[in-house]
Amino acid sequence: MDPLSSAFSALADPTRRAILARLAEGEATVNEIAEPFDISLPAVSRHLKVLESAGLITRGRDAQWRPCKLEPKALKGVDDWLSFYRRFWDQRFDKMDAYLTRLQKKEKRK
Amino acid sequence: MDPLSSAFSALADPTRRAILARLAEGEATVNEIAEPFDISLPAVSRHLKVLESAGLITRGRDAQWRPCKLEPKALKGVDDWLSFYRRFWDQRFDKMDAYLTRLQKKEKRK
DNA sequence: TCATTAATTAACAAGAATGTTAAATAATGG
DNA sequence: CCATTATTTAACATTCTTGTTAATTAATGA
Repeated sequence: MDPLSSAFSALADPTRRAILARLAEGEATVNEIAEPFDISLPAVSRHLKVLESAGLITRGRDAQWRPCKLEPKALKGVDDWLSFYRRFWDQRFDKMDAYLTRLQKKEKRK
Repeated sequence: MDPLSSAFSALADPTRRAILARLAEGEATVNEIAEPFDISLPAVSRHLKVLESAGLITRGRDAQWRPCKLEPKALKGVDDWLSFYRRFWDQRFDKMDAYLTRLQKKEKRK
């Protein structure tokens, strides 16, 4: 699957978004991550796997623990995709658009 | 499903993202939207339904045509969710963060 | 070595997503 | 009214997702 699709797919699950929110506060082990949820540990483990294959987290090793870490690059990818559409709701980008169009026309006239 | 989840879920499909890209250029009917894809019309119709329930598009009626229109609000919702994580890749936001923390401490000292 | 703790994998079930073709509905216009 | 065009719904098959419990692997340390 392409990186963008797997990122969006991973973010579509509220549990996984909650996990990312937790990791925004700092690294955490699987058990720490699982603690607030009402699902089994294997289920959490699989959510982490999904997040990892989407590039949204990485996992290290510290004795028997597997500390998870937020990996912002994938989120940046989502943001980059989104940036194309920003002009549709953000007036500042609309103005930027108009400015660039004017500039382009000026360029053409030369 | 919560709005954010259905938006992410809708965006996870490349065909649907391509449809949004097409609609960024302007309204289009179902047949116009379907034209570049190698899937059946009913399949496209269902992609549109998914985009519509996610709030990413709206559909009107013009005789037997159903013009589809990009609806940026849902994308703005995604952007808002993302904004919390922006500090992790965007230094400008990191500095903004530090600035706000300093400001808060200053406030506390009063 | 063996008990303990941490985490993953296996095997399975249930439900959702996506595609297909065929049939149905909507709107138009001769 | 009926043919035509645009689109959706129905019925079905296939694959993906997500959860469960039970078993397995990994690392530590008495």
